[in-house]
Amino acid sequence: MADVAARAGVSLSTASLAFSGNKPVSPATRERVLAAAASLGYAGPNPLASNLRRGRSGVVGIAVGRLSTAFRDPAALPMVDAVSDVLDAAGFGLLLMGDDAEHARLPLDAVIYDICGRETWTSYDDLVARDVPMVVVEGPAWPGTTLIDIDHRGGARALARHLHDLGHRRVATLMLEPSHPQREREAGLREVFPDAEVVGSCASDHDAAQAIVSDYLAAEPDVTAIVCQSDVQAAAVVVEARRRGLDVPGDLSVGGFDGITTPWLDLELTTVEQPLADKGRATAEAVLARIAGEPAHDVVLPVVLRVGGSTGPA
Amino acid sequence: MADVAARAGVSLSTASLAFSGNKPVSPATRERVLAAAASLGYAGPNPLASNLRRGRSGVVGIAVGRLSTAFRDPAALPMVDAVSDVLDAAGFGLLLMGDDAEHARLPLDAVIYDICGRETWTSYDDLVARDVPMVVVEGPAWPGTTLIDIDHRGGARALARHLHDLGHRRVATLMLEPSHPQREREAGLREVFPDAEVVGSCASDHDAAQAIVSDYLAAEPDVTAIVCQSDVQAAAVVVEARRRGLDVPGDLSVGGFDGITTPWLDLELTTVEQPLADKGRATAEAVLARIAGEPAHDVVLPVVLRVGGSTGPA
DNA sequence: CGTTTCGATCGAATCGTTTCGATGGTAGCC
DNA sequence: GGCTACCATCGAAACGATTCGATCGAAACG
Repeated sequence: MADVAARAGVSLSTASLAFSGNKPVSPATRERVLAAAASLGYAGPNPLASNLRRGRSGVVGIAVGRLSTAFRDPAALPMVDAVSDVLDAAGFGLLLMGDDAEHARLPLDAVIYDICGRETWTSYDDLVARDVPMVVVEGPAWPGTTLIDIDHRGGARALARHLHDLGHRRVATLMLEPSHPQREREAGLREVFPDAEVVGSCASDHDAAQAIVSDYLAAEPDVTAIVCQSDVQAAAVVVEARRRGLDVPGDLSVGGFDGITTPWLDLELTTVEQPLADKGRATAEAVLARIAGEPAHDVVLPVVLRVGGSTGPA
Repeated sequence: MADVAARAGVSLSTASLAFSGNKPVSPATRERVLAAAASLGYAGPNPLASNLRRGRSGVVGIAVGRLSTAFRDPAALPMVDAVSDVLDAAGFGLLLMGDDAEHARLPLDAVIYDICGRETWTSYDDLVARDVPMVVVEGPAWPGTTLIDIDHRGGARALARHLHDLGHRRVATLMLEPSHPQREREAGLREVFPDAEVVGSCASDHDAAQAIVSDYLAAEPDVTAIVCQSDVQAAAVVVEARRRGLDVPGDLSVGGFDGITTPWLDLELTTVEQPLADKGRATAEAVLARIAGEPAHDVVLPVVLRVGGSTGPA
């Protein structure tokens, strides 16, 4: 940049201003600097130096766990997409923190924890020590972190009431692995069905859900409805129930969660729709606020019950 | 770090060595430095400063397009997963470059282009000017980039031969959007079926594929097999064919590409299996080599035909 | 016992910007 | 015409580490 400044006949500081636009520079001067840069093949300020001086890298980490686990369920995508959109617009990039490992040497301006279900983070202490802002999606929130959540409990309760209204009395639930949101949802369900049976628990994965529910249905339980924790799980249950000759919703009602589309099913699931994109946007905005040093308040987003064709009278 | 050094009674340079481990430091001294750091709440070298001095950020960009597009097809995941694994192990992180936009200010040590199908990159010139190594997955390669590819043409040819062996003579193909790999695959198909009809083209998306093939089948074409460019497309074709009362593979054979599992189908697709994880590993290794300043050679990985239950005699 | 060797430690230079406060000149005002 | 404001520009001081070459002791050697 010194060379560019020299060639343009200005000082180093003026050249810097011409690139960053942080202070007014006369248009003529700016032109001259940019021309000099072009003729010297200078591609603009070195990001590494710029980062050091400004104390900011423009990189935000997002811990999602293993990709093929995190994104196996399509419901995860719109959320991260929204995060990415908002951050991009603000000039930040999103760095995947596969696991929660040693990313201590990477220049992170903030970290998003979107490991739904994980409750301990190896990197927490380190990030606190480095004063890196943290935003947690679907908590539990730790001290110093900002929490973005949805109304798990209310959603679960609404779906349970819907089933109760349809006359169901014996209801079972296929759970996710133990986690904060899962416990909230179970609580919501048990407000309506205190004695709901547990089918089992597994990740939001078609194969796993199908295997578990297959064993369960084989035992001929006398439940009339199964509440799942994701639409992927619910779709698997529908497929398996049919495979066993059960009619959905005639013989068995199935409820989901998330509100994504399941094009390979010929019915629309009854599900608790969560605002995935809003969740992502809220997360990104919290990140930006915290990076800017502003306070960020926790958020709990509402969910709505969307009644489809997978539930019917008991 | 100066404070830590002072408290430990060593020089700044020794303290740095104690943290980085680049040069031998006596164990006693290291202990003392780390203890001083702990007691002062110093979390280790500031990444931003470290980056500037070493001329490296530890961040590798990966351009995949919009997430919900890029990862809608599960076949994309194992590849990125493998990239992430290898880079993680080498201390690098993966930054998602949603689109191919202005990431000029971000500190990138290298960039991976995995936008299957995209042929122009806004950032190419800029990255060349900054001397950032680029690795392109499934081409076309531009000057200065390293190419990691699979044998699209051979795979397509193998599947076509398989159908020809089964007696099929009238074959149609559902294509991806125009792109380098798509052209290669079409060439492979036409080596066997020069007159293959085109069903249409769309992204690797269940809904889109189903809609297109639905129109096509409605016209009652007298083809006996449809070759798809991904297993997601193929699954959609199977679903739609059945919806229309066709038996697969009795009335219609369907071929896929990728070799992923489709648990919601009750048959295994006949498909061209590509080594997704190997592709990711090769990509990451090329990246690391180029970052280290070593030459990286282009790679073309083999594919294998995997015969399943979606193809049968004409 | 003198000399060589080697490992641990240190000082100082450097990485390439951004930004603060100061300076100089010009325009507007009375 | 003199005075104040203001804008564009500049010089110099950070930002916080890493690393090269030099120095200093002590161990090893003959």
